[in-house]
Amino acid sequence: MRYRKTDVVARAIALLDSTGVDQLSMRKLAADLGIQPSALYHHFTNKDALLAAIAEELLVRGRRGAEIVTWDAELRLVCAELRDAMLACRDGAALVARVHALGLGATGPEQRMADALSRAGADGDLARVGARTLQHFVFGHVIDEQLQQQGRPTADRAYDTDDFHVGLTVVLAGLRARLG
Amino acid sequence: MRYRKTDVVARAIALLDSTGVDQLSMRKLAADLGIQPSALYHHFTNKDALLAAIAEELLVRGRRGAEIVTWDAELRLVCAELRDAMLACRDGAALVARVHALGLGATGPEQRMADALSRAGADGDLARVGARTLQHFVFGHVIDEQLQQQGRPTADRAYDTDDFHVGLTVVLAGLRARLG
DNA sequence: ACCTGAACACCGTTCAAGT
DNA sequence: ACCTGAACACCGTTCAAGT
Repeated sequence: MRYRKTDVVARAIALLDSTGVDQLSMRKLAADLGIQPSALYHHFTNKDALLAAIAEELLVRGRRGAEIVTWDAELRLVCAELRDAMLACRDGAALVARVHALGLGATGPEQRMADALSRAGADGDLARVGARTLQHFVFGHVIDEQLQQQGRPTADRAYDTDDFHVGLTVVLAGLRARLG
Repeated sequence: MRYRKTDVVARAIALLDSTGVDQLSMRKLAADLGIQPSALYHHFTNKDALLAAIAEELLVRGRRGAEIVTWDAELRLVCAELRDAMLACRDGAALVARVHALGLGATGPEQRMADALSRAGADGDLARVGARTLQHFVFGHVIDEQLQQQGRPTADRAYDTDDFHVGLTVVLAGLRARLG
């Protein structure tokens, strides 16, 4: 059985999503694929490169198009998309945040938010800091959610979603005050 | 040489702070203390318990009293204190966020912020979600900062501080709109 | 109370070698 | 191009035993 990069990434996401695995390891992924751990280094130079590919795939899978009329509706959509994409697999938020911070990818959402703010009339500084602030809130929120449900799996998902949207509304209100 | 819990925690923080160590491990900490790894399990039931003690100590060290006049100045102070406390050692933000999410401690800052919002006239829901939103922003921001400077240590610390305060101002403006 | 010594079940990564 | 096999330098944790 021979694999391509995309197969390996897809299997890694499935493995992370399954409840049986608490953390992604090169060795467990290799075992799941039925190959030796060292074989993974033919496809990816190291684990960070694999994580970067996983993060990008999560974001691609999470994309859902929509007709957007207002800037705040667009920002809300990007943030909700980002959250859902990261919730799709265990520790997805920590994974995407890490890849983004290390400069290995996952730059799409921040870029889209900065663009939306620019179109809404924000200058370069406000567009940049606004997009970063929203993304930091989303990362912080979803990292918290996923760590919490790792601690005790009986967490209330609906409560988290509501809390997320209320918090998002607060940040958007702050941006509205700046834009006006 | 015999140790008490506080000695072990202090040495762990010093080890995390030093540039030589990329990640805290029970084995490296034991080696640094000149004892066997297994000896650490006399002081702490597991690594999470050690991390919880470290997180609490970081927050205690970061406390700085001040005369507060307005609710937003108080929230700003708590957030700045929290950030500085986490910046005091490598991966401090990820550490504190983890301890908090797992319910092992580090509950002080959120509580103080919720209290400040209550005194400002917020109802229970707004005080709770406002404190959580601020903390998620702070966690997200500082986790990002520390991962970034782990990637390339030539990061600009002054820029991060400025970006943090501008983002904080945005969130506070959103809360002001809700309180008014 | 505090620690040793040995073990168990894991990691990421490298590298020569096979097909 | 894709993989094996073996090795290196690590992890957290347990447990019987020492002082």
